[in-house]
Amino acid sequence: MTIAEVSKKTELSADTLRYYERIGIIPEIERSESGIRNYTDYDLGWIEFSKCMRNSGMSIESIIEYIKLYNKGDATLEARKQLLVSQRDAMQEKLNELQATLDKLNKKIENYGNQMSVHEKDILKNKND
Amino acid sequence: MTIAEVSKKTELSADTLRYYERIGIIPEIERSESGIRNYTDYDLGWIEFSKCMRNSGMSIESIIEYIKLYNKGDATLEARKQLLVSQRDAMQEKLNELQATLDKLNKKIENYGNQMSVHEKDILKNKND
DNA sequence: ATTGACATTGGAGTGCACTCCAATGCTATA
DNA sequence: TATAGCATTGGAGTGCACTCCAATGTCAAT
Repeated sequence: MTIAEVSKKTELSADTLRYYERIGIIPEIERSESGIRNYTDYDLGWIEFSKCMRNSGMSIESIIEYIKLYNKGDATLEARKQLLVSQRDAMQEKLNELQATLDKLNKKIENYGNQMSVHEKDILKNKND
Repeated sequence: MTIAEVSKKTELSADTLRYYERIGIIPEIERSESGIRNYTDYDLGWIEFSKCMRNSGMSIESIIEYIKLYNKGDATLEARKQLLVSQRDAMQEKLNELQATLDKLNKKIENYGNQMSVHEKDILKNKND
C-alpha cells in the first residue's frame, strides 16, 4: 500500500504517518528500491493501535515506551501489561469525569429549555450543581 | 479570597488563574487598593465552570465565545444553548469512543493474563479486534 | 520525452494551553 | 523596621503533537 492509500484508510495525514514512523510508534516501513514506502497489513495493525491509543489520550511518550518493551520480547510482557493497566485506569477515570460533566451539561441545557426567561444569575447558579 | 486560596481550592495554579482572567474565561477579579485580587464566591462559580468545561475537552476559544454571549445578555440564550448542545454532543461521541477503546484495552489486558507464553505476533493480532 | 500527480527528506513553523521569570511591590509578624 | 513570604506585571519560554515547506525524485500515462 502507498502512503496515500494508508492515509485514506486510517484518516491520518501522510505527514502524520511519516512522523509516527520517525518517532517509532509504528514500524519502519519497507521501501521500494527508489525509497518509496510500501505498507503491509501488519503495519496497518500497528498504525491502528497507535491511532487508537492516541485517540484515547495515551501520550506519544507512553506509546513509545510500550513499543520499546514490545521489541524487547517476551521478558517484558508483565511490564507491558502494567503499562496498559495504568492506561486503562486513567482512561476509566477520564471517562467517569466526562460522564459527570456530561450530566451537568445536560441539566444545564434542560434549564435553558425550561426557563428561557429566567435571570442570568439563576442560570449561573444552576450551572454548578 | 486570595489567589493562593483559590488556587488550592480549585487545583489550578495561580498562573493559570491569572491567565484565565487575562483571556476572559473568568471575570475580572476585584482588587484591593494596592492591586491584589480578592476572589468572591461568584468568581469561584465561573472558575469551576471554566475548569469543568476545559476538563471535558471544550477549547478555550469556545469558552470565550460562550462567555461573550453570556455578557451580551438574554438575547443570546438560544445561541448559548446551541453552543452547549454541540459541546454536549461532541462530548458524548468522545465518551463512546473512549468506552470502545476501554473495552479493547480490557480484552487485551485479559489476553496478557491468560496467555503469558503466547507468541508476540498473536498478541498483536488480538490487539486490533 | 513531457506532463502531472504523487513520493521523499530535513528542518522549520504552528497552535494550543499553559508555565516560568525577573523586577518590583505589598503585608503580617518578630 | 527588618525580614520573609506573599502578590503584581508583561513578556518570554515550554511541551506536545503535529503540520507545512522547498527542493528534489519517481512513475504512469499521453
